[in-house]
Amino acid sequence: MNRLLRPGVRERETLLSSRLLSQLGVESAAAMMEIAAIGTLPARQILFREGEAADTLFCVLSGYIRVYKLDPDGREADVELYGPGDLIGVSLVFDGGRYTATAQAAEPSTLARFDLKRVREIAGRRPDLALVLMNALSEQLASAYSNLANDRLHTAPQRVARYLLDNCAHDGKAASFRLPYQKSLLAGKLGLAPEALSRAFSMLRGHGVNVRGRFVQVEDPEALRRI
Amino acid sequence: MNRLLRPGVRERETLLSSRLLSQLGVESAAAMMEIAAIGTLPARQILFREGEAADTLFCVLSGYIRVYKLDPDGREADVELYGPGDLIGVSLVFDGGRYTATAQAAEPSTLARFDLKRVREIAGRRPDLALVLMNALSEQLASAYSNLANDRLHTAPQRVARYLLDNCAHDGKAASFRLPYQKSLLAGKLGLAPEALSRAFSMLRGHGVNVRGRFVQVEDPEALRRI
DNA sequence: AGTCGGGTTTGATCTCGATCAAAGAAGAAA
DNA sequence: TTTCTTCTTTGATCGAGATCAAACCCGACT
Repeated sequence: MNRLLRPGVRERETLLSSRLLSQLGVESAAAMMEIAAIGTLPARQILFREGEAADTLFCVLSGYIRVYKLDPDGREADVELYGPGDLIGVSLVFDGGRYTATAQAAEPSTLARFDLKRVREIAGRRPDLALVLMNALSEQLASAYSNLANDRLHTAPQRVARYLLDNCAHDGKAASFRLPYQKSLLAGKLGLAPEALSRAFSMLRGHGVNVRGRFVQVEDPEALRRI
Repeated sequence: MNRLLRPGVRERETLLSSRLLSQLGVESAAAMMEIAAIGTLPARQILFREGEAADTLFCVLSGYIRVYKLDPDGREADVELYGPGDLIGVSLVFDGGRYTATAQAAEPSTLARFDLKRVREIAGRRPDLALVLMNALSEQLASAYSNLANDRLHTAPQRVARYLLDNCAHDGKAASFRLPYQKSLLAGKLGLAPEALSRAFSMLRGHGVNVRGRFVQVEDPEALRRI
């Protein structure tokens, strides 16, 4: 973590409007703001490693953080990709112990850090914080289950199609949007090698999907759904 | 759910010693016991389906419950396998809404059921219950992440080897144990077709693993670890 | 504009595991 | 025990995606 500061005016605003603080009562939000530190990370910087003692809860303010597990010979499997507003390490608030995966900035990012001990303490006193944390955790579990089922049931083009639908979802009509990050990152998130993602895109071309750089057009969402 | 009763003496005992109630203070445990109902399920019975309104939290007392997702053409992907002591639906306590997957008894089972509204209410008053729920949720998330990474990084024999090591773990020495459920169930849990599990076992035979029915002997855990 | 370096695409190959089909084993029930 | 059903194993085939290698593209920088 390069810089590590008490939040400035800009950061306070971002943080206050984040999913974490915006759902809290004023007092709890203030208590959390009190213990927040802001840090920036250059791309590729490691935030924490699997097995390290866990002492910090993170909230992504900008950028993307890739969380992955390693296997003995160094291959990596992405387990979750956290973007602005997401909390990293919620499961450690009460589970304690150690980080169960490694986190790395996928691009230059800014995060808020909260000391876990103090978060525990505040959550003990303030049910609204405990509630927000449980909600975040629940969402993450649902997301993990989806990913797991998605991996096991769907082919690469199907997974990509679902991703596109989930991320433009303009009810029925044609839509277009910009991928929020590199394709290789998306590939990891979907559990694919970059080559496989590329091939999936090129096969979807025949089904009304146009890709140019990060720009994606979906001509017929209905057709995609049936892939 | 066939029978649906206030807990009898036997069930009260099981429930009190379950991971859920045993970690609670006496008063919280009593409050939960107060709202508990016990039910038995025959094998294959559906407990709830993906998309249904969620109104119940379950605690497995005996047997195994398979939780899976369906794809459009009816194929199933297991997402978690819950056994005695496990809680099903924790993420719904506060997340509310609907079940995000389908649950089915993998064998004749008995469960405790708790009305979600009442659980919410008690958890609001009693931090120790909220804590236990968060713990359960955290564990489930960690487990889901492991499964996801496991799927993406390891081959079938490797996954089976890990399962065996995790489930006999007698530090270093040879060990043997009984699979707690059918092989086809294990296959699903590991994200494999039953045939693939069978082949994995027969390849592990060359590495000191003997399987006869549900009985498994591991001659050399160290060798397994290196598969 | 040229050059450099990364991400991305394309091609060729190969391995793993799904799937279909059928034989074999093991429980449960009569 | 015998029968019947369900689970498991084995065999053969097939396709999806990983991997390795090389070409390509594009933005950043000089």
